[in-house]
Amino acid sequence: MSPITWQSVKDEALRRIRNRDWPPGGQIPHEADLAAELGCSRVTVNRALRELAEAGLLERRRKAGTRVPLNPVRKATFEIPIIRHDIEGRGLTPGYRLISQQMHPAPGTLAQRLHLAPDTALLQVMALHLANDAPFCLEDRWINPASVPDLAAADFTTISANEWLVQNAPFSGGEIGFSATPATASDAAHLGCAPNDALFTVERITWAGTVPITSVRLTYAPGYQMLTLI
Amino acid sequence: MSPITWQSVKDEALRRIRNRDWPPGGQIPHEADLAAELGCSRVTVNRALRELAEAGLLERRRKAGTRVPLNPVRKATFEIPIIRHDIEGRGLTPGYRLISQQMHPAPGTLAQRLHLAPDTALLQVMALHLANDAPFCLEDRWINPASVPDLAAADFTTISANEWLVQNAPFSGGEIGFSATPATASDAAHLGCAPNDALFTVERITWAGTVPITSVRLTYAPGYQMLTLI
DNA sequence: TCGATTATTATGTATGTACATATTATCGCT
DNA sequence: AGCGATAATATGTACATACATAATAATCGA
Repeated sequence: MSPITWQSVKDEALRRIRNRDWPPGGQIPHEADLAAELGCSRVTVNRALRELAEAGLLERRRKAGTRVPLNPVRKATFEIPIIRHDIEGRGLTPGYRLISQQMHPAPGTLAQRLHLAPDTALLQVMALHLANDAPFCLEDRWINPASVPDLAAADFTTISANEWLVQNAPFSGGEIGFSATPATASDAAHLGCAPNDALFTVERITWAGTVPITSVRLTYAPGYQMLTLI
Repeated sequence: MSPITWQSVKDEALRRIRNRDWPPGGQIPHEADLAAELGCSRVTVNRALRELAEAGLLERRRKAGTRVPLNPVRKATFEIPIIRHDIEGRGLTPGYRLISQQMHPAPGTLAQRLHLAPDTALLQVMALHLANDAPFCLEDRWINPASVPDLAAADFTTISANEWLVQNAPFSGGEIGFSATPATASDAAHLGCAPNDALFTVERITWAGTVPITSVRLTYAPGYQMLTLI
């Protein structure tokens, strides 16, 4: 009966870090010693310390050992929900309205950001997400048809591009930018707010390998907050 | 010589998901079968699938097995940088100015959010972070002295509370909220922008176990974007 | 037929071992 | 002293094995 689990090792290590038994900037005992001290195998210690390193609480380098960083850069995870589920999670009733859908040559800056030839034909989809019949989020999206063979079969009057892509085009990587932007006249008209209102904005580009899938700009109605537990 | 690593198993699994060899909603072979098929041990498969599950690309339940979710909720990680490092990372020269520092009884709503008795004495610190001498971020913070014994020794004219706490009060958990807020008169005065300008705002509460450490509101000058790779 | 107990099964974790890999430290030569 | 080759070392990963755990399926009694 050995109740020593990698979780308990992780907790104990956390305690020592917070307690400064392992002072900031200092080296900590290496895995073999810790394993012997705690009475478990080195693999168990490895798993615990690896997770702490992934969270930014430790720094590990081969041969150099493990140390407590002076300025830990903590990592946190957040979820990228389907907008409809985000709305439901807030106890509201989701709604959806397609605004426009049209093939366009990619504007120059967009083509560049997507590493596509200028004027590559992309599908632009604009739609409004509603919560309890009130505007919730404006979705302005460009989709690369080359990355999604079934795109023609999608009916964006029924399902949002957001949700359809989650189901049909899993991405392997990308980038997300969060910012606050003043409402444009168009934003204001669609979201039912005043021009220049402060709007929470998410810009996201996703890739399948080296092929760009989509670039989207989500503009949320005033008052939106993105919450994350750490 | 077995070039089969958990990374390669993970990549292969990713390929099968994207390729729909493992269709959405469907069960995938269990670990033992995959291990046999790929010619590696079950532990290696376990590590690969576990990571994919942590990223939201698979769902695993004991006995029920592993399946590809119809609506994957992708997880992404972001870093919580020291503001000074955030500024430096943008190629700018950081600056710092303490605005005020004073003990206050906790306002009611704050005391409630921190699970503290009303009127508990907290230290409020307000400061401005500068980038190339221009206002960058307004830091409005409340610190629970009970959680940080050395608080009296901190000199917030020299070092920001942000940075001091990172070095002196590692947190175990908390919550972060991102939003867009219109600049108040005070925001505008400190950040050198117009009232009602759209400001990117981060609200963060951190805990050491069950003891609240700090509650902070970071208000960024117009144009700020928080970037994350996924 | 229902409900509680028991078996089955897939994932979760722990161990001992072995070897790989990235760094650092050391040695030896000039 | 300087430099390049070599040894030493801590972490990283893989494997076979064993048992734990959770959830489902099967069984059996009333």
